[in-house]
Amino acid sequence: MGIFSKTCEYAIRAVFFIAHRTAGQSGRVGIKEIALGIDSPEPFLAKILQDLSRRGIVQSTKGPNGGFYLDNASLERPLSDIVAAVDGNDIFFGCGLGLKQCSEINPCPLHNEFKDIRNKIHFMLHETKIGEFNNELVTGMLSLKK
Amino acid sequence: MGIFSKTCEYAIRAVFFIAHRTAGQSGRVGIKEIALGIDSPEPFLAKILQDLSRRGIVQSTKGPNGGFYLDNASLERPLSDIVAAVDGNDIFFGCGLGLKQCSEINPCPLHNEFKDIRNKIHFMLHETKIGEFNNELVTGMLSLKK
DNA sequence: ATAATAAAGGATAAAATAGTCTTTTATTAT
DNA sequence: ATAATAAAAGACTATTTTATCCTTTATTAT
Ligand code: FES
Ligand code: FES
Repeated sequence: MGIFSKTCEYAIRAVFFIAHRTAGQSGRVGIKEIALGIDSPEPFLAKILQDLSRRGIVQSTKGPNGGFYLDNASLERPLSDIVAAVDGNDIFFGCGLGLKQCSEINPCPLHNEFKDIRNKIHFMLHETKIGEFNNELVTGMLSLKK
Repeated sequence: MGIFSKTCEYAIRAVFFIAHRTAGQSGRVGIKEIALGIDSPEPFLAKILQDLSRRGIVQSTKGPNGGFYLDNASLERPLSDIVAAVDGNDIFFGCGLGLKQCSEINPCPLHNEFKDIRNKIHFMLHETKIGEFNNELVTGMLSLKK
């Protein structure tokens, strides 16, 4: 287990994939191609994208030439929106040692150091926009595949 | 889900508890008192400590006046030993987006930023020693309870 | 030696996460 | 209108994580 749940890892990779495959040309990309492109089990990914679609994080249309895409607003959203939607806010605000709530008044031994790391994670995910890596993904400098 | 598994959270809290309760006086502390002290389910914690004991991270003796304790060598060990034993090394070396392996040659979009955070976590856990907070725990300045 | 104590070990149980399959609904091209 | 296409929805299965319970083994005090 890493920092994110498997569901969340797939979600982030899928959204990056959709972004770089459909940005600009107003195209759509189907679940099959996404699953292949990010090396994920297709039916499981379908469920995940269904959820992201309901939440408005990705856009989709049914039928021929249908598929998933991202509008301009979505491309500008921070990665933290995906993480919050899928894994919740624990990673941003929760106590590292699992206390009910992280607090300055009743801190756990790791509080000070951990708070710092947690904030760096939050900052990174908040500053990173979904469409930010499109160029590098198109040119193959960055990878979404296992 | 936080950074660590529930098992690992309990493990760290329990080891901190044993440390500050038994350091110096060569005493022992029983599972019941530990479970109470860190707000964890007793039988589950028993399993976890059993495992840590087998691995030599905590010490224990059976019978009357028995219980768990930490020898001087154990008090000097870094927290990263507990995390590695319980959750494995993914948090120290794994790719944040779940690629089979994190690599400079085939990096994921978050690689550079994530590597930095991962290293900070590794550094924090490696620099923090198990017996480091004993004073603050005894005086009640730090908490292990939900 | 014996009884009491406390951890170790093993076998299950419950809950959450991960993954699959089948049917329905919306869209589009013919 | 009709057939083809692709996502949405829903029901289901598998695996992993979290948690409990019961028996055995080691230690100690009497
Ligand atoms: S209390 Fe544990 S991280 Fe703040
Ligand atoms: S490749 Fe993803 S963190 Fe290094």
